[in-house]
Amino acid sequence: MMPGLKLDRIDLKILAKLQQAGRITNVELADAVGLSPSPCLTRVKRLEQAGYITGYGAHINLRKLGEFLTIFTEVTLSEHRRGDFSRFESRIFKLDEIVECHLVSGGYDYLLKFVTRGVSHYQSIIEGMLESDYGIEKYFSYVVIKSPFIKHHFPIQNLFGQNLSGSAGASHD
Amino acid sequence: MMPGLKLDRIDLKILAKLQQAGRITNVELADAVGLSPSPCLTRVKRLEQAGYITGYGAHINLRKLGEFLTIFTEVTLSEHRRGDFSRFESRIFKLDEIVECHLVSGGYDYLLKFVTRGVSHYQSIIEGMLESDYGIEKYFSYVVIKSPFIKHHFPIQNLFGQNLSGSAGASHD
DNA sequence: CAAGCCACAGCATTTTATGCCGCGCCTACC
DNA sequence: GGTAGGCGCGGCATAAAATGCTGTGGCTTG
Repeated sequence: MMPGLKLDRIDLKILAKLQQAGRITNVELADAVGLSPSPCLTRVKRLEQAGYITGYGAHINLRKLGEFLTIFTEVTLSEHRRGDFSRFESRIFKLDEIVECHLVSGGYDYLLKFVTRGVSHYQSIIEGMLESDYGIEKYFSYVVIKSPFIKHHFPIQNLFGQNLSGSAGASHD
Repeated sequence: MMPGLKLDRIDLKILAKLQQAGRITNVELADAVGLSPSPCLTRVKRLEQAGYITGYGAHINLRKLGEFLTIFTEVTLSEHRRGDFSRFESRIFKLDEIVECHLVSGGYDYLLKFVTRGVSHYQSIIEGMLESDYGIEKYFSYVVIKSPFIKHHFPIQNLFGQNLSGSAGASHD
């Protein structure tokens, strides 16, 4: 089990702030959460170390880089033995155009998110997957016409129901 | 139409690097892309200004913050007039737990991504949406069992098919 | 009630950000 | 073909930030 690390109200404020302003300076962050820079930086380092913060990234406006096509694909595997899942997962992980993979309950097994240069690009990837042995029984594609919004930051605070007084123990990795 | 801004090989390297290391220092970034700090910072500012970079964020490990439930929901609207869509979009945008909204072609209208504290939390949100007049005809939920991977950074380079020699004009916002 | 521990603020040093300047290259106009 | 202008670069100087150290106050524990 991991260190566990007790998160107080300030830690959550730090996480919330960094989530929506990842490049904020430590000085500003410290001011925003009501600490001086030193202990603030210490907390950030600890949060990174403990795995609460897994990385930082810039949000790139894909549309300005050219025409891209986002597609959600439902996938059903032909076999459901132990190993079929992990084999499928590790293989599609190598495909750069598949940016998300979710195992879901419901009518199919996986929901995949593709970002491609267009339908023909997508088509060639899918064909490659079908020709090789990914174990796909059937699939269905939903082409994204537009994405009205994608929130890169959900409100951590709200998800705790305003209950930011106590501490939140951690667990499972 | 926007400035347009011509992106060269170096700009794309900057975008790629910032996408996967958003908190990198300008000195390190400059070194990574083969520039000195001054022109590198100038380029970053310009990319931000021109909207290629829309923001920065930390990636938070939700699982360590407690039990959260991710759910993908297919939604079909009961009416498809002009205005029904935008009204739906602007209303669900206000719901913190809905973190993504995609208009898709295929069997239904919208694919939504929820992040909730659990099924009952999800249930209460859905009920609220049905009671108020969101214009939902029917919906179907896919509960995420696990997410084998979510790539916060797709390879910009690859999506251009290695063709990073020339320049890429921009367009539509 | 006293001793130890923890987290904080303040300070000093190193590193980074950022504006300014001069140089070389590429272009366009003469 | 030569020259003037503009653009983008590297280097430098100054301001700001990161980061490690130290002392202090509050809280816990014996």
